[in-house]
Order: sequence, then C-alpha cells, then structure tokens
Amino acid sequence: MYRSHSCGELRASDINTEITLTGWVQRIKDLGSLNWVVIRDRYGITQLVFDEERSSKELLENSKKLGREFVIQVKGTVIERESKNPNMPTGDIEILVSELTVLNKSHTPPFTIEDETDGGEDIRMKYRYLDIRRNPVKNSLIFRHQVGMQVRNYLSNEGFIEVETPYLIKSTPEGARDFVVPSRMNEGQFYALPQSPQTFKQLLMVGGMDKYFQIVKCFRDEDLRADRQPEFTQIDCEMAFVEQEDILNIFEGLTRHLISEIKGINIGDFPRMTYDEAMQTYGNDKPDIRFEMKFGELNDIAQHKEFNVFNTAELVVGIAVPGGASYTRKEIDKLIDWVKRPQVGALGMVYVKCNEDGTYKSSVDKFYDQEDLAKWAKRTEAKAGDLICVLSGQTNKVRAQLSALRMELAERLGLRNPDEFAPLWVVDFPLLEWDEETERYHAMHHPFTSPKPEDITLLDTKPGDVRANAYDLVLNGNEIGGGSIRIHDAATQALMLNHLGFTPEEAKEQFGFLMDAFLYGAPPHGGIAFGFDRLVAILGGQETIRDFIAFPKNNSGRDIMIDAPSTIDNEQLKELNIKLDL
RNA sequence: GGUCUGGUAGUUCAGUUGGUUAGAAUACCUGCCUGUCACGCAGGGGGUCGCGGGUUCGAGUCCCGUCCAGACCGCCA
Repeated sequence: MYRSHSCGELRASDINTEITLTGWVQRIKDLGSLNWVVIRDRYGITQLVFDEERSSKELLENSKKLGREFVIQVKGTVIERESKNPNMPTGDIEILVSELTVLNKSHTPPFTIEDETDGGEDIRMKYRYLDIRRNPVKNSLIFRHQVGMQVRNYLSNEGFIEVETPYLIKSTPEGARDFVVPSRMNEGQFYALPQSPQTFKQLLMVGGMDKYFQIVKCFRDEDLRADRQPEFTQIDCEMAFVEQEDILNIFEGLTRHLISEIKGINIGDFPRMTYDEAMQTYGNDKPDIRFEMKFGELNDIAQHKEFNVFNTAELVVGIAVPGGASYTRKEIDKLIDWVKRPQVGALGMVYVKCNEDGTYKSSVDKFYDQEDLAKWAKRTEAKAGDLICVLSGQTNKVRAQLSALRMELAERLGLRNPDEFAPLWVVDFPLLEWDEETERYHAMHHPFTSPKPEDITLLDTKPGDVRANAYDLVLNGNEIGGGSIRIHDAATQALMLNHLGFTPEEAKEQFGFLMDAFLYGAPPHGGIAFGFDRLVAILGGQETIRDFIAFPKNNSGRDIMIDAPSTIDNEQLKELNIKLDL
C-alpha cells in the first residue's frame, strides 16, 4: 500500500496516528537543524517536519536533498503543530517523519506550481501535465466532471439513453470543413470526423430510441478562438414525438438544474425572444441581457434634416451608455477610433451627451435641435448623464457594429458580471441565409431543419423570409445550445435539399441513407446540442474554454506538448496510397 | 486570407532620443537561522535580446523579410 491517507484529509483529530503519505514536494523550508517539507496531491497539502532531535540526523540530511516536485513517500506520526496555520485545512497538524522514500526525482519545473504561477500560456501548455498540478486547472477539470455528472443525472432521470455514434463517418460539403481520415483498406477513399452526430441521432429516432443523448467529441476544421477548439464536446440530444415547446421545456429544465446544482442559483422561466426581435433590439442573435443598452432605431426622427450621412443610410440606430455624458472629448474620440478599427468597421460615430440639466450636446448640433435630440434620447431610453452613440449605414453591418460597441462598453463598465446568469431562448430563426460567396442560399442551422409549416409557401417566392422551427439557448451573450425540429419525411427533405442547390443525384449520394430511413416510419422528432466546453466555462465564470480542457490546442490548432500535427513517414503514406504535393 | 499586440535570464517583465559592462522580480545554487508557511538574512551562477538581412561609426532599440505566440475579423451547416 503506497498511502494510508491523502494530503488533504489529516486533522487535529488524527494526532498520534501512524500514517503513510505520498505526494509531490511543493515547498522546502530548511532552517538548518530543522526542515519542513510541504507535499501535495490532488486532495491538498500537508506539512512534514524533520529535525535532529525527534528524527534522525540522517533523515534530516536526506530531507534536505529533496527538490521541488520530487515524488516521495513518507511514514510517520501525525503531531500537533507548535505554530498552526489557520489558512490551510491541514494547518493544525504536521507529520513527524520516521521513513522517507524518494519514489522519483524531478527536474526543476520551468514555472512555479502555484495558484498564481509565474508561467505564461505558452510554457504552461508545453508542460500541461505540470499545469494540471496547479489548483486552478485541476479544479476546472473537476468542475467539468461535476457538470458532466449533473447532465447525465438529469437526462438519465428524464429517461434519456446515452448512445455512442461513430467517429469515422462520411464527408459532406455542407457546413464547416471536415477533418478527413484516409482509409487504408479502401484505396483513395476517406472518412470524415463528425462535425456533430446529427444524422446518426436522427437515425436513432427512426430506430425508436425516442430520448437520446451523448456527451460527445465533435470536430470542425475551422480557425480557433478563445472559446473555439477544433475538437470540442457537445451534449447532443434528440427526442421523438415532440414539438418545439417540449424541447424548450426539457432543456430549460436541464439548464436550470445545472445552474441550481452547480451554482446554487435558482432561475425562473427563461425569457424568449424571436430572432428578428433580437437583431432589432441587440443587433445580435445571442444578446447578453444582463444589462440594458437596447438599440433605438432613429430613422424616422433623424432623416428629416440636411445631414446626408443619416439621410442616405439604410439604418440609423443608437444606444445609451450609462454615465457616458462625463466622458471627455479625448475619451469619446478614442471610442470613435475603436468603432473605426477594421474589426468593427464603422465609418464614424455620432454622439449626444445628455447633460444633467436636461439639455443635449451633440456632435451634430449643426443639423439637429434640442427637440430632435430629446426624441433620440427617448427612443434609446437615455437618461440625464448618459451618452448616446449613434451609428448608421447598411442594416446588417450597422447592427453588428453597434452590437460590438455595446458589448465592449458593457465590458468596460463592468456590466458583464460572471456571477450573474441571464439565460434566453432565441426562437424563429430564418431557415435560409444568403451566401454572397457562392451566391446561393445556405441552411442557417443545417439542411435537416424543418421550416415553419405556415411559411413553407414562401420557399419559392421569398426564401429568405421562411422561418424555421429552430432555437438557440443563449447564456450571458454566449450561444450555449442550438437545435431544431427536424424534417421527418423524405419528400420534404428532398424539397429542402433541392432549395439548397443539390441535384436529386447529389442529394441521394450525400443523404440517401437518411431519406431512405424516412421511408420506413420516421417519427416526428427534434433536438438540441449544447457546447459543453463553453457551458462549463461560463458556469465557471470564465470566457476562455482552454482551462476546462485537459489538453487544448493552441491558436493555430497545434498541440504544443506532443507537437501535433506532424508529418508521417513515407511507409505510412505509401500504405495509404497518398502522394504529397507540397 | 486579413487586422492588431507581443517575442530580452529557467519564468514573468522593464530597457528613455540608436551610445559605457543589458536590468528587476521570481525561480535555481551555496551559507546562516528550532516554528516556517509569499519566512528572513548574506552571497553566487544564469543572456545567440526569436531568426535572417539592411541602415549606421555604433542596433535589444530604426527599416525589410521570416518564424512563433495571443486577441479579433472572415470562417465556424
């Protein structure tokens, strides 16, 4: 037996007990004739003591040869400390060591294994196994485990069955780029790794597995972000014999369960908003509703004067910045520079200071009088002391720009409190989205999403106006889940694929298996998928998902620790019949 | 594909207008200390200033290229 206890559990009540501990050396404090060594494991830290009188001289000397992160085993007696440390759980006791074994030595680690480490992102990723020894990372992984357990508990109690679906599947041209795996036994052919188990879960519904879920890896070969990895985990769910309302209820329940179990916060019914309303009010399909700053559209009260910038704009829209009237000219200029950065792309910004005395001072006083500005203030719900920021231009662009400004200002004003949870359902997404590049409509969600029956006649006339039975769950400005009621008959699926530009032959080749299945009694069904990494990060109060993933990839999709991806040798290439053309 | 920021000791960073021998903190090593726990004190070692080229009497500093890292835009059905 390597150990009788963990490093986190011994207390005053254990005094005089003979114990065996194992752990990593956290700290050595050598006072000459007395030496303290603190060891650490997953459960905590415990102080060991070596001294000439109570232990042997030889033991003391050996303890001085230890180094940081040596793995050791000690036998000894739990004794009361002469000077206790109330800041640590095991601070009342220490171990008087009678036997010391070095299980393994360690090089000096490249960064300090402390909560506040001196190591930067890069070096920590290269030595991730050392990083995981640190409390913040270790606790994040434990936290992820706990969220996963709660998900499984809840769904299992609701009668859901976890079913695994294959990772080696077929590449499809829709959606994100596929990661591709060559097949040795099938010359010249490739598997794709799933972007999601979408078609398989639908086939499970046809198979009668009417409540399915899976905590599952998905793969997308697209550029990374702080909250986006090429391989990520979804809570993938599907139900048969359900309408949209059933799905929203079940998964609102799951989310409420998680926030209550994990955070101890009880949240009432989630508000709902249509996609159109979200775009109009927040310029964004995943609005953060922890704070107001709603959009006020000003076209009717700003396009009647000689200000051509506004008069020629498709949309003139503003938001009120709480307390912004006190910004100096310099600060406002910086804000204008911020919206003019290429990432945001506004051409300029008009502002109105709402003075405490009820008057207005704007950058367009030459064109608008106090009465005009008062109307703008009313529309944007600006109060005395606020600053109204107004952008104008093409509707989609302006909304995106003002939305970016809204989020940036909220961040600066500290309105994005990580301890507050504001969920929101966004419903009635458009079915199709015009793609400038390919000059055709793309499925906004995916090609299996069902149109709203009442909109189906618009498919031929105004495809962009067709609404889908699709919904997103938004939490604090992040899309944490999205789903839809699916098409479950072959004819509608064929019609849909036709509208997406597939010839009947292409449709059959790509999705024939699904439409065939629909011919054998496919039940009405729908589902949702949650981004598990992102959900865990938000519940943990973080923006970046990397610390909630044991071995994440860097910005360029590389694993710095194992140095992947890498080239493969010619033998492997030959076996796969692959020739590189670099 | 693009925009921006950064790369200097093991690590995190500072480094002025281009000018003497490139600094600090921390980590590491040595010594002292019997109640430390961010201990303290004294001393020590440690640098291809990412890489390549250019300008200059002189480059960590300026210019060009390149590589790497991070944030964002595009992209992510």
